[in-house]
Amino acid sequence: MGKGHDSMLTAAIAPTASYEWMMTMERRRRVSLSDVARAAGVSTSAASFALNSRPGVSDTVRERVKEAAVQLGYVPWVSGVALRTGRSGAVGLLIRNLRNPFFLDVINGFDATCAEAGLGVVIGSADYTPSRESELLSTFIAREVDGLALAPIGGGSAASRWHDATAKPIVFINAAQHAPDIDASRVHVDSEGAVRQAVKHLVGLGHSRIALVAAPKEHSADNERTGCFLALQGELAFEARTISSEMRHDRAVEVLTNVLEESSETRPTGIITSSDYLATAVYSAASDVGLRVGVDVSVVGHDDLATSRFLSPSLTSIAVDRYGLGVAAARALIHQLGGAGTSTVVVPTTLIARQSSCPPPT
Amino acid sequence: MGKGHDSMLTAAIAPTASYEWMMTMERRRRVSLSDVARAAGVSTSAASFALNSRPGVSDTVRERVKEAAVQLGYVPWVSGVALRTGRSGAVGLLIRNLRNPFFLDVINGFDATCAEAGLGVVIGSADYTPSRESELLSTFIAREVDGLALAPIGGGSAASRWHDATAKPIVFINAAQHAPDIDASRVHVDSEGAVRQAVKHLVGLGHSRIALVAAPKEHSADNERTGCFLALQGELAFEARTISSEMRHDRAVEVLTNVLEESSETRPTGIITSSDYLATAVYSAASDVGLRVGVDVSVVGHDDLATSRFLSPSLTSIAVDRYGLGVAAARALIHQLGGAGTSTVVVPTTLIARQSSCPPPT
DNA sequence: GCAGCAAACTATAACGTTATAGTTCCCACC
DNA sequence: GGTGGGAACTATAACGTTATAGTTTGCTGC
Repeated sequence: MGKGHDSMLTAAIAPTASYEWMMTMERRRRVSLSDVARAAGVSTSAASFALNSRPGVSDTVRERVKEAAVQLGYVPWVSGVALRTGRSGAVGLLIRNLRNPFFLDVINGFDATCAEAGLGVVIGSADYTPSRESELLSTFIAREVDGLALAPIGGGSAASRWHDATAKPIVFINAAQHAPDIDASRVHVDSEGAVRQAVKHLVGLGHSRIALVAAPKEHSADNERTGCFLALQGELAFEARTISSEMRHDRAVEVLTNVLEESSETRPTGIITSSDYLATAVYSAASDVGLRVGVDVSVVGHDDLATSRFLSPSLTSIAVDRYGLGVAAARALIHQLGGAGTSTVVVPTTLIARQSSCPPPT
Repeated sequence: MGKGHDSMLTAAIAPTASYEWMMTMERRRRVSLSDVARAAGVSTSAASFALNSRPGVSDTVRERVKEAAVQLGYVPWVSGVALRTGRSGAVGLLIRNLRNPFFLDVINGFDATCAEAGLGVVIGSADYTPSRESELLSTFIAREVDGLALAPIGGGSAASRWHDATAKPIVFINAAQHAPDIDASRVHVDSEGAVRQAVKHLVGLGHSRIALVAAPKEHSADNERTGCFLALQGELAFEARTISSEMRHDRAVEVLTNVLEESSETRPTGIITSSDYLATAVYSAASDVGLRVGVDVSVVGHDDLATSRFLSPSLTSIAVDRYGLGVAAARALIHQLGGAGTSTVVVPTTLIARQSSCPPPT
């Protein structure tokens, strides 16, 4: 036990900036707790007790201090608190990438929920690069965020490093199987259900050769999806095929063009993508090789982005409550911060049938 | 002088969370600079000098300290540095809202540029609410971010409060005319050019009644756009009309439905929106009242989102280098952090003509 | 050989906060 | 009336860092 996370040294990158800030820059005097205490005529400790609703101070003094705080516009300096307590009043949100609008709503839900709880949010995008993930993790640790919501890429090293270094709460987003030895909350889309819905939909339309576009194997969420997809072959009668592609639009178009250029005997008639973003790559590739989406080839996306229904043809997609996913992740983290244990939330999906899926060409 | 920002008291909201974190929570011992110093056999000060490339320490010791730091996996604790120096190694990015994908690319460019410079980024979304903007500003100040990139809503009070409280650098994003008395860098889309391009395009197609959809007057960016739009009436022969609407899709559809229900004698034949996001509201409204976009009514969007060319009909839009905008904002901030003065960058636009704009119905 | 001095290093204080240990004061109790 | 004890408050130390002041060392120049 206790093995499996040895990459600590690689993360010894200083998170502080290296710019040569003007040393002569005027430093404004800040209004500190002792200023408040002086104004209220009590000691700093008493003021601290008063503002933090701790016992050991009379109601009169408590009121006096609070009034002085408002009067002076006092706001506790996070660095002071963090230095003393190890808590910064913020949580970290470390996501796979910021270009996919999927995460935008997740962020919104997460952010709004944290804001309600008075928690700050520090966002970092790993951009699908493990080294960047590790780097961001270091800055989160160094900034002493109180909890971490992680949509991981790569192995479980980030999660275990976090755990070892901080012993603070962690929530996995869309990584059900990730790092099973770590006691983390888990919030994720029901990807098995999603794949099942998509395949059933296509099989129901008559398709027998179905392909799933997924990112290379390091990305655990896609891993799981691929597993479910292949497993469905036993249950539903169809020929499964996986297409591996990077998440970038242009790279995906390349790969997909190759697949769609195959003869009509072998190429898939139905394509399932892991995002609407990737689905538009199928549109581009189909157009490049002279095939019509919704006629010659069917496409089922994933996420149901706001604009997907305006695509031409409109995109059949698996809808997910992204905002709710973000809210659930934040709540799980907040519960843990409050002393509760870890929890697991599975967010259900709904297939929205539109024009991009149709019976296969005969 | 020195007047005009009196809302300091409203911001006395404690930015720290109020959750009752388990006091019994184990606090991991962190590896500190003194640990490194001990390992290297020198004083803490010497270690500090060594790692910060300051004079006053021999090359041998410098090497020894750096080695020890790597060995121990030392990362400077931000709270310690911030407490001592007032610098946190992070900058704040305070944007209008996180739902509009426009800002996503801006964030990406900003984030990537800051990451390169070793700067952390703290993102906050004001969600078009002045009080939220003020609140976030307080947390940014309390967290001692080293600089602020602000896409402001409402008046200049946030900017001047930032300036008064911190005297640190600030960059305005898409707010050319905002708070002219403040010495800030300014990075913005050439909105005058954008409006001119859109109007010229529509007038060139034969339109004479053109409407501009803009947010209520508090949003300074739209303010400016509206000004340019109205001013163009002198130069180009057309009847200008402004439609005021909130930025939310459903609210916009309501307003636009009313406008499009007017008789064909009075309703605008060309509509210019301030975002592609809002343009889809025109699509919905047109569909609701039985008009066809690209036939009965022309629409010009703004931003040229990735999915806009897949809309049906494909959307004519003003393309902006959003990522570049984010990069420019980050650079301006970084330059100021390096001691340089403020700068101004105007990002040009390009009109991309597609199917949603056509000659007006006869 | 000793004053003078720079280079290399160390000791210390301070940033703002909170937890702990200590102090004062008042009141109840024997 | 002294004592025990709790409530209300204060003094102090510590979190990790860096800037300043202070100390030691070695070397140059007369």
